[in-house]
Amino acid sequence: MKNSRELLADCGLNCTKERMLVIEYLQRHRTHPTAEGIYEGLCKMNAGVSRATVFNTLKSLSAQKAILTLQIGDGATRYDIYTTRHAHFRCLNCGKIEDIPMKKEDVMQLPFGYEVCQSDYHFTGYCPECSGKGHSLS
Amino acid sequence: MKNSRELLADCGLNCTKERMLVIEYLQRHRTHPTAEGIYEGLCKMNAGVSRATVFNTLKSLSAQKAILTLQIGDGATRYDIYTTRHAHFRCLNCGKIEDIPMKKEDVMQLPFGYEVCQSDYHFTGYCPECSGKGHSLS
DNA sequence: ATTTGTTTTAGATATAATCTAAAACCTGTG
DNA sequence: CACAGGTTTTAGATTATATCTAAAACAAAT
Repeated sequence: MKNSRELLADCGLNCTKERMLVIEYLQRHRTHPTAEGIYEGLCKMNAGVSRATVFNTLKSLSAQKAILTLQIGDGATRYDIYTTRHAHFRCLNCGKIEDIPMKKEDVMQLPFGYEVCQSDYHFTGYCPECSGKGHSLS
Repeated sequence: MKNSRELLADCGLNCTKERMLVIEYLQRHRTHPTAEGIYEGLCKMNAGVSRATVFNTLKSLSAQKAILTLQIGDGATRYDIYTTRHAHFRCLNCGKIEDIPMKKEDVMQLPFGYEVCQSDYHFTGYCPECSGKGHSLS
């Protein structure tokens, strides 16, 4: 895994301690956290990073495609530093958002003429741990 | 196409003039509008429907799976009353969100154990009208 | 060390969505 | 049709999410 310094260099972004902290937080927490979640996590570490900086950093990294922004679920935007091809699954019972491996042939072919920059595959339902426990009956 | 009264009956929702207006707006505007967009559209018609009612109605219809909620793009949630299987494409140049037909075999198979309730396929890029005009170079 | 452009910051602002409780409405029943 | 009782609507307040601002701090090249 690329370290935060290399990642920032690859993105053409100046290396600041705040950006490094955000990247390292994402590398340690592969739970698809929200900006607020990252901010709170950093606060607990007494990192002294402001909310605006967390948003700014996520925006810069996202613009460079170094992280994915996920609009899954109802709440805030979530972020994922794992950028290779994969789908996402959100469990309606436990709320967890999981990575789902994708094969090359799972990628849908669009009609001629569309120039695709980004593909998002989102599934919602019950994960193997929560499925079959009657959650879907209610 | 089912009329608004039938649709509400199928959802087990009382038939009110406000709900009918929201449904009919969605049937006439297949542009994946936001709640705010629907509210403004209804205001222009002097429909006298409040913002809260637009949100309430969309939430009820969504809970009954009578409409799709789309978390595509950066802004607000968008709504689609066309609920049969299809993907969505958002153009980075013109902003339009288009329906993309999907074949049964385009639906990705998840690993064993996952109980899928909803699948969302979102693509972002340049639509045939905007592609090849240098927008992706900038 | 100096310079210059970039980044960070706290708080204000903007945007999206939900909550509140009173009034209005829908629908089934008589 | 009139009534009763639960449901829905409403305007405005509130919450949640994200961005803006301009001054201060910082990074990186010299």
